[in-house]
Amino acid sequence: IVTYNIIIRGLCSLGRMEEAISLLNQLQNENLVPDLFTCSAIIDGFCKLKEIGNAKIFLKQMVTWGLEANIVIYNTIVRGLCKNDSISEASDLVEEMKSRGILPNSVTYTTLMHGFCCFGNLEEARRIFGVMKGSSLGVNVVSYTTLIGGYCKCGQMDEAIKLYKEMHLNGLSPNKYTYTVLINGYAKVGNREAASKLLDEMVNSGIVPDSVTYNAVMSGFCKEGRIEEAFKISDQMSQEGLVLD
RNA sequence: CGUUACAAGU
Repeated sequence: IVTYNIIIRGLCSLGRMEEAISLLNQLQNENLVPDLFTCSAIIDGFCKLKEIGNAKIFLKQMVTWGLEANIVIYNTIVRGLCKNDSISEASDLVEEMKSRGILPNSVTYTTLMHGFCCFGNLEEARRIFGVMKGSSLGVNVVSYTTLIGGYCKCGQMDEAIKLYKEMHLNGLSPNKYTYTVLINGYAKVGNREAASKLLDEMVNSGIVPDSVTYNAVMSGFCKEGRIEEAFKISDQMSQEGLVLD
Protein backbone atom coordinates (compact mmCIF):
# COMPACT_ATOMS: atom_id res chain seq x y z
CA ILE A 1 0.00 0.00 0.00
CA VAL A 2 2.93 2.33 0.57
CA THR A 3 4.02 1.83 -2.99
CA TYR A 4 0.57 2.61 -4.26
CA ASN A 5 0.33 5.62 -2.00
CA ILE A 6 3.54 7.04 -3.37
CA ILE A 7 2.37 6.76 -6.94
CA ILE A 8 -1.12 8.00 -6.14
CA ARG A 9 0.31 11.03 -4.41
CA GLY A 10 2.49 11.72 -7.40
CA LEU A 11 -0.48 11.62 -9.74
CA CYS A 12 -2.64 13.71 -7.43
CA SER A 13 -0.07 16.42 -7.10
CA LEU A 14 -0.05 16.65 -10.88
CA GLY A 15 -3.81 16.87 -10.92
CA ARG A 16 -4.07 13.54 -12.74
CA MET A 17 -7.04 12.41 -10.73
CA GLU A 18 -8.52 9.95 -13.24
CA GLU A 19 -5.35 7.91 -13.14
CA ALA A 20 -5.14 8.18 -9.38
CA ILE A 21 -8.66 6.87 -9.00
CA SER A 22 -8.01 4.04 -11.39
CA LEU A 23 -5.00 3.06 -9.31
CA LEU A 24 -7.17 3.24 -6.24
CA ASN A 25 -9.52 0.74 -7.84
CA GLN A 26 -6.63 -1.46 -8.88
CA LEU A 27 -5.18 -1.72 -5.40
CA GLN A 28 -8.55 -2.72 -4.05
CA ASN A 29 -8.79 -5.42 -6.70
CA GLU A 30 -5.55 -6.75 -5.29
CA ASN A 31 -7.19 -6.96 -1.89
CA LEU A 32 -5.25 -4.05 -0.50
CA VAL A 33 -7.05 -1.51 1.62
CA PRO A 34 -6.67 2.25 1.19
CA ASP A 35 -5.43 4.01 4.30
CA LEU A 36 -5.41 7.59 5.54
CA PHE A 37 -2.36 8.40 3.44
CA THR A 38 -4.17 7.28 0.33
CA CYS A 39 -7.17 9.37 1.23
CA SER A 40 -5.31 12.51 2.08
CA ALA A 41 -3.46 12.34 -1.22
CA ILE A 42 -6.68 12.06 -3.17
CA ILE A 43 -8.54 14.68 -1.18
CA ASP A 44 -5.63 17.07 -1.53
CA GLY A 45 -5.59 16.41 -5.26
CA PHE A 46 -9.24 17.34 -5.58
CA CYS A 47 -8.81 20.39 -3.39
CA LYS A 48 -5.92 21.68 -5.44
CA LEU A 49 -8.12 21.45 -8.52
CA LYS A 50 -10.76 23.31 -6.53
CA GLU A 51 -13.03 20.33 -6.87
CA ILE A 52 -14.31 20.55 -3.34
CA GLY A 53 -17.43 18.65 -4.29
CA ASN A 54 -15.40 15.62 -5.27
CA ALA A 55 -13.31 15.96 -2.14
CA LYS A 56 -16.44 15.82 -0.03
CA ILE A 57 -17.79 12.84 -1.91
CA PHE A 58 -14.53 11.06 -1.29
CA LEU A 59 -14.73 11.94 2.35
CA LYS A 60 -17.97 9.98 2.56
CA GLN A 61 -16.45 7.13 0.61
CA MET A 62 -13.68 6.76 3.19
CA VAL A 63 -16.15 5.86 5.85
CA THR A 64 -17.17 2.77 3.91
CA TRP A 65 -13.61 1.55 4.28
CA GLY A 66 -13.80 2.07 7.99
CA LEU A 67 -11.61 5.15 7.87
CA GLU A 68 -12.34 8.25 9.89
CA ALA A 69 -11.10 11.62 8.81
CA ASN A 70 -8.15 12.71 10.89
CA ILE A 71 -6.54 16.07 11.44
CA VAL A 72 -4.59 15.98 8.19
CA ILE A 73 -7.69 15.26 6.16
CA TYR A 74 -9.54 18.09 7.86
CA ASN A 75 -6.67 20.47 7.35
CA THR A 76 -6.51 19.57 3.71
CA ILE A 77 -10.18 20.35 3.20
CA VAL A 78 -9.97 23.52 5.24
CA ARG A 79 -7.24 24.71 2.91
CA GLY A 80 -9.28 23.71 -0.12
CA LEU A 81 -12.22 25.71 1.14
CA CYS A 82 -10.05 28.74 1.80
CA LYS A 83 -8.66 28.58 -1.70
CA ASN A 84 -12.19 28.29 -2.96
CA ASP A 85 -13.10 31.57 -1.28
CA SER A 86 -15.22 29.73 1.26
CA ILE A 87 -13.51 30.96 4.37
CA SER A 88 -16.64 30.86 6.48
CA GLU A 89 -17.26 27.28 5.49
CA ALA A 90 -13.68 26.57 6.42
CA SER A 91 -14.24 28.02 9.88
CA ASP A 92 -17.40 25.98 10.24
CA LEU A 93 -15.53 22.82 9.32
CA VAL A 94 -13.00 23.47 12.05
CA GLU A 95 -15.83 23.82 14.53
CA GLU A 96 -17.33 20.57 13.32
CA MET A 97 -13.97 18.90 13.68
CA LYS A 98 -13.70 20.11 17.25
CA SER A 99 -17.15 18.80 18.02
CA ARG A 100 -15.89 15.43 16.88
CA GLY A 101 -13.14 15.58 19.42
CA ILE A 102 -10.30 16.44 17.07
CA LEU A 103 -8.30 19.40 18.26
CA PRO A 104 -6.91 21.89 15.76
CA ASN A 105 -3.14 21.82 15.41
CA SER A 106 -0.67 24.42 14.20
CA VAL A 107 -1.40 23.61 10.60
CA THR A 108 -5.13 24.11 11.10
CA TYR A 109 -4.63 27.51 12.65
CA THR A 110 -2.14 28.80 10.16
CA THR A 111 -4.24 27.56 7.28
CA LEU A 112 -7.20 29.54 8.60
CA MET A 113 -5.05 32.57 9.28
CA HIS A 114 -3.77 32.46 5.75
CA GLY A 115 -7.31 32.25 4.45
CA PHE A 116 -8.35 35.31 6.41
CA CYS A 117 -5.23 37.17 5.35
CA CYS A 118 -6.06 36.51 1.71
CA PHE A 119 -9.42 38.10 2.36
CA GLY A 120 -7.79 41.08 3.99
CA ASN A 121 -9.45 40.19 7.27
CA LEU A 122 -6.45 40.84 9.45
CA GLU A 123 -8.48 41.22 12.61
CA GLU A 124 -9.67 37.65 12.37
CA ALA A 125 -6.23 36.40 11.40
CA ARG A 126 -4.78 38.12 14.40
CA ARG A 127 -7.47 36.75 16.63
CA ILE A 128 -6.57 33.21 15.58
CA PHE A 129 -2.93 34.05 16.11
CA GLY A 130 -3.87 35.03 19.66
CA VAL A 131 -5.71 31.76 20.14
CA MET A 132 -2.65 29.85 19.01
CA LYS A 133 -0.41 31.84 21.25
CA GLY A 134 -2.64 31.17 24.23
CA SER A 135 -2.86 27.46 23.48
CA SER A 136 -0.34 24.82 24.32
CA LEU A 137 0.70 24.83 20.67
CA GLY A 138 2.10 28.30 20.80
CA VAL A 139 3.04 30.26 17.71
CA ASN A 140 5.83 29.33 15.37
CA VAL A 141 7.72 30.86 12.50
CA VAL A 142 4.98 29.90 10.04
CA SER A 143 2.31 31.65 12.11
CA TYR A 144 4.40 34.80 12.21
CA THR A 145 5.23 34.64 8.54
CA THR A 146 1.60 34.18 7.62
CA LEU A 147 0.45 37.13 9.67
CA ILE A 148 3.33 39.30 8.52
CA GLY A 149 2.39 38.38 4.96
CA GLY A 150 -1.16 39.50 5.63
CA TYR A 151 -0.02 42.92 6.76
CA CYS A 152 2.42 43.19 3.87
CA LYS A 153 -0.33 42.41 1.41
CA CYS A 154 -2.31 45.33 2.80
CA GLY A 155 0.71 47.60 2.77
CA GLN A 156 0.79 47.87 6.56
CA MET A 157 4.54 47.56 6.83
CA ASP A 158 4.63 49.13 10.27
CA GLU A 159 2.59 46.28 11.70
CA ALA A 160 4.57 43.74 9.71
CA ILE A 161 7.86 44.99 11.12
CA LYS A 162 6.45 45.08 14.60
CA LEU A 163 5.68 41.39 14.33
CA TYR A 164 9.09 40.73 12.87
CA LYS A 165 10.68 42.31 15.94
CA GLU A 166 8.29 40.53 18.24
CA MET A 167 9.38 37.18 16.81
CA HIS A 168 12.91 37.73 17.97
CA LEU A 169 11.71 38.62 21.44
CA ASN A 170 9.87 35.33 21.50
CA GLY A 171 12.99 33.46 20.55
CA LEU A 172 11.89 32.68 17.02
CA SER A 173 14.17 33.24 14.06
CA PRO A 174 12.79 34.46 10.77
CA ASN A 175 13.54 32.16 7.88
CA LYS A 176 13.79 32.54 4.12
CA TYR A 177 10.03 32.79 3.76
CA THR A 178 9.73 35.45 6.43
CA TYR A 179 12.37 37.62 4.82
CA THR A 180 10.94 37.18 1.35
CA VAL A 181 7.49 38.19 2.50
CA LEU A 182 8.85 41.33 4.12
CA ILE A 183 11.12 42.22 1.22
CA ASN A 184 8.26 41.84 -1.17
CA GLY A 185 6.08 43.96 1.05
CA TYR A 186 8.60 46.78 1.03
CA ALA A 187 9.12 46.42 -2.68
CA LYS A 188 5.41 46.79 -3.27
CA VAL A 189 5.11 49.99 -1.29
CA GLY A 190 8.15 51.38 -3.05
CA ASN A 191 10.61 51.21 -0.18
CA ARG A 192 13.58 49.60 -1.89
CA GLU A 193 15.95 50.79 0.80
CA ALA A 194 14.19 48.87 3.51
CA ALA A 195 14.01 45.90 1.16
CA SER A 196 17.76 45.94 0.53
CA LYS A 197 18.46 46.34 4.19
CA LEU A 198 16.43 43.25 4.96
CA LEU A 199 18.26 41.32 2.28
CA ASP A 200 21.51 42.23 4.03
CA GLU A 201 20.13 41.20 7.38
CA MET A 202 19.03 37.95 5.89
CA VAL A 203 22.42 37.15 4.44
CA ASN A 204 24.17 38.25 7.61
CA SER A 205 22.11 35.87 9.63
CA GLY A 206 23.24 33.03 7.41
CA ILE A 207 20.11 32.53 5.33
CA VAL A 208 20.71 31.99 1.65
CA PRO A 209 18.30 33.87 -0.60
CA ASP A 210 16.82 31.99 -3.52
CA SER A 211 15.39 33.22 -6.78
CA VAL A 212 12.04 34.06 -5.20
CA THR A 213 13.77 36.36 -2.74
CA TYR A 214 15.87 38.00 -5.44
CA ASN A 215 12.88 38.43 -7.70
CA ALA A 216 11.16 40.31 -4.92
CA VAL A 217 14.18 42.57 -4.44
CA MET A 218 14.41 43.22 -8.16
CA SER A 219 10.76 44.11 -8.42
CA GLY A 220 11.40 46.80 -5.85
CA PHE A 221 14.25 48.24 -7.88
CA CYS A 222 12.36 48.09 -11.14
CA LYS A 223 9.35 49.71 -9.63
CA GLU A 224 11.46 52.72 -8.79
CA GLY A 225 13.13 52.78 -12.18
CA ARG A 226 16.49 51.53 -10.93
CA ILE A 227 17.01 49.05 -13.70
CA GLU A 228 20.79 49.02 -13.37
CA GLU A 229 20.59 47.85 -9.79
CA ALA A 230 18.11 45.21 -10.79
CA PHE A 231 20.58 43.95 -13.39
CA LYS A 232 23.21 43.78 -10.71
CA ILE A 233 20.97 41.48 -8.70
CA SER A 234 20.31 39.25 -11.66
CA ASP A 235 24.08 39.01 -12.27
CA GLN A 236 24.52 38.03 -8.69
CA MET A 237 21.86 35.36 -9.08
CA SER A 238 23.69 33.88 -12.02
CA GLN A 239 26.95 34.00 -10.11
CA GLU A 240 25.35 32.02 -7.34
CA GLY A 241 24.19 29.45 -9.81
CA LEU A 242 20.55 30.34 -9.58
CA VAL A 243 18.44 29.86 -12.66
CA LEU A 244 16.68 32.98 -13.85
CA ASP A 245 13.04 32.16 -14.26
C1' C B 1 8.88 6.15 13.62
C1' G B 2 9.30 2.45 4.91
C1' U B 3 4.77 7.42 2.12
C1' U B 4 8.87 15.44 2.12
C1' A B 5 0.26 12.69 3.98
C1' C B 6 -1.86 18.94 5.54
C1' A B 7 0.10 25.22 6.69
C1' A B 8 3.69 30.62 5.09
C1' G B 9 7.21 33.73 0.01
C1' U B 10 8.05 36.42 -6.23
